[in-house]
Amino acid sequence: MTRNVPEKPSLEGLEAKWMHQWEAESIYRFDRSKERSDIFAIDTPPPTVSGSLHMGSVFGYVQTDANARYRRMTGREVFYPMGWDDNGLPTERRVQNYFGIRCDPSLPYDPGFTPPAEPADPPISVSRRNFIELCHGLTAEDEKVFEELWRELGLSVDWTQSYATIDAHSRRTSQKAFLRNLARGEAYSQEAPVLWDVDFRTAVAQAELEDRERPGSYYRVSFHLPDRSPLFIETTRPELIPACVALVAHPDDERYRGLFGTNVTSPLFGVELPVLSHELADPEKGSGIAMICTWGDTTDVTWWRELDLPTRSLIQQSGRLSQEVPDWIERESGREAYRQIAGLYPNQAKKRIAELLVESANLDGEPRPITHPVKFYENGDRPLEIVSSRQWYIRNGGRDPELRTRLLQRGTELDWTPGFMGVRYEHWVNGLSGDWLISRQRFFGVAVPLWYPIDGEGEVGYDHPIVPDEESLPVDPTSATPPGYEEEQRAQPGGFLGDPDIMDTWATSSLTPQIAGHWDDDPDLFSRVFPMDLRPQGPEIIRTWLFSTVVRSHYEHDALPWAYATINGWILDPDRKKMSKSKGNVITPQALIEEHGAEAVRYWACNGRPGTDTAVDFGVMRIGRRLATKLLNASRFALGFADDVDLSAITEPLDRSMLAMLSEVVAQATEAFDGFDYARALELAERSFWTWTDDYLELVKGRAYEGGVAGASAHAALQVALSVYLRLFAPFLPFVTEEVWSWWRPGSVHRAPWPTVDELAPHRGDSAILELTGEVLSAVRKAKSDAKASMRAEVSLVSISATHDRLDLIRQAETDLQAAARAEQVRYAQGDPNVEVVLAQV
RNA sequence: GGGCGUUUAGCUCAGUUGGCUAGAGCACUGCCCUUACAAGGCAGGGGUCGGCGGUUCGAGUCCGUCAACGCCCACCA
Repeated sequence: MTRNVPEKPSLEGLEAKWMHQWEAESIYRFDRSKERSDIFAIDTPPPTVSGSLHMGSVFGYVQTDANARYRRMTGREVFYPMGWDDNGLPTERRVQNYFGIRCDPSLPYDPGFTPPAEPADPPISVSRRNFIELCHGLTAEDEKVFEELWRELGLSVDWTQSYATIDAHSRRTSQKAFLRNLARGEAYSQEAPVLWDVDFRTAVAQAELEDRERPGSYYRVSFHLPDRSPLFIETTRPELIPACVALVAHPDDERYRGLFGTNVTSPLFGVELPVLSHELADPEKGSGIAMICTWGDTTDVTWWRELDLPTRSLIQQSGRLSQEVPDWIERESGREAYRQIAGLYPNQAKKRIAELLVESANLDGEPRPITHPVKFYENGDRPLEIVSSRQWYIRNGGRDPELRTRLLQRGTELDWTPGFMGVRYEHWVNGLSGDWLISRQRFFGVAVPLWYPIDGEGEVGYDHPIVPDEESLPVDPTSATPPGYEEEQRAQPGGFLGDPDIMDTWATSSLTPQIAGHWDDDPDLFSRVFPMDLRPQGPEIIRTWLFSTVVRSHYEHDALPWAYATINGWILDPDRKKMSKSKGNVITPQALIEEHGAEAVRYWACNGRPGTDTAVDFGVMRIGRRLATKLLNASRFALGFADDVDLSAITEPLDRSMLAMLSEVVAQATEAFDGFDYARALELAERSFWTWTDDYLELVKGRAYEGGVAGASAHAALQVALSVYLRLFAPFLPFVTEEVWSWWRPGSVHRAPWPTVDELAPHRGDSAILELTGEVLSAVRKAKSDAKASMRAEVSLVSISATHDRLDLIRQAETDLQAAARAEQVRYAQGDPNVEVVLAQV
């Protein structure tokens, strides 16, 4: 093959050139004819499509790509799909804000609706179908932008395998898996208290909660004993006094022991309430006795359940207190008090109640300000309330110790990188307090694929849903008619009701191995890729994505979904603060790629150790760019000689020494990559590469230019080494390595075999020769540097003192050393290691 | 409150089962147009490896403890 080495190689334009070339030649296309054992399947995280990609995504995806490229070069056919997580609340939020619209399911579909160019204010209400269409439209736009960015970054994804969690195939897979969970009793519905976001008007799951410190106040409120004397409790939520069902204290609390079993009366409302005991009551908190409401917090739910208390729910799904005066408030004065707060939001009601408490002398002292943790939906802006509603759940061990043990076992079967991340899984599973709530009262998502029969009395039969055939999936029960019914029977007595809910996004993305592997419609493909090999992802979604995927796979396949999980670290901004939109310190990947180049950004990402938090560091990116430039220039030198080389010509001890050194690097880098430690593999390759250019290239230069037998040895060794280096760097710097490869080798470096110790075996010498000679050369350079002389300055004598064995080794490279040092003479003496350099007189 | 992680040069980080005078890059200083590379190269200065205590012939590396920072989790009275 004729060599085509440019005069002045440049990084300019390489990324665009190869990005398109790879696509045109389908370099990364998955070959599905391969057997399972020859395939390496990656369950790529589908990024959330709601605006712009985050640097954190770039970081993790590049690291995974390096691992993927390594596996491909070792001969595995890499199944590397890309998904888009576009269903769910993040998309709805983005669409609402982008267009200034809101979904109102009661509105009819308007086929002619076009969204306003500017976000409408106040928001325009649109039908459910219009809303979903806009969601599809906007996510499709975003996905194009994302794909472009991934291509620019050089991800070796097979773009023919992409999916979106809202596409028909994903919906079908998701509904099918859910129906199978239902058939096996793993999914169930239940009317129960749930954590509720009043803005989004949906239930949320345990995995989506976060605590936020919020200011609040303790109100010291008097309840009344039968003799009218006060019993003080402290509460942060006096507005829930009308929802109170009991008071509770610790069973051992001497102060209240005598009251257990007696009744007290609530202030303002005059409701009689029992005083009960429970271990969870903390004598140290407040006055040591608490009021139990249905429900002010999750402890209330526990007490309510365990003490078998009545339900007096006041907060509605809208977040407002009930308009109706509840019937458990019997006294007219109490009913009048309730009218003061009926229909208010809790914070408004709290103010009014506080006034009423003061007026009635039931508030002891001033409210005492505190800060306390309050539960929020992670994407929400207002505290969650607890309301009662019917929801769908999947059993996840939260209420079943046996299942929990089995799922914990799954976690230990999984190979975690880094290992300590497995602890997070274990802690999460151990901390589960209930089953997985999968239904959401939203619109843009996979529908719960069920209808419910309505009997002649108008009662809905939630406990015996009407199930669609698998062949009819995906279905939208709010528009499709169940088998055996007519559409006119919708919501009629004797008819049916379509489940209006959708499933949470995790209920679908927990099936990414099944979606990407086409479990539902391509069993041949599925059998070749499942269980997959690798799940790469961020640490913050171990409790959601990773765990839920394990749960679904456990149920459906009685297997782990993958053998390995690699967990990447966080991205910190240059000041080592966690990057977040709210802090305004987000650096967009697009801007970085434009400024530093994809290769530099990749280099930076691959410098971050697995699972280690890493700061955005432009300095590191510049090093990456310099490395890429160096690769171009060194390649130009290495390929600047004979077109055809004879590998058997590699006879010079220094050449064989260099290849021995390289062989060790290959062995170590391979071992590192096998353990998913791309960063160590890069470090090893890089360190050795700089030795190669600084020492070996300098030492061999003279001989290479001279030619002859010794020159031919250098020419061949240079090419062998370059071929190895290009392949070692290919997972990290895919563009520049491909460019150089194209100068003299057929095909793509990314389909070339990973370098092996075996291929270097015939050429290996003693690696110490290069190392020792390099040290001598450094000493010569130092002497010249100290003398402020040019590196080209002539040297009259180099005296090397070392052990006999070492001198022997250095002697084998004497000619090269002499040439590189520009030394007239080299002398050797046994003794302590030392190099003396006498510069020639000018 | 519990757990996990981090703490090594001014900065960003390596240091793989304990072993020779602790490494790299950036920054800093000095030198060098050298026919692969001056948006480069060569060389140099700089660290009591967070504190304390222990195990060991030997500790950045193992154990204990404390501290700071980060993250995850936790029943909002």
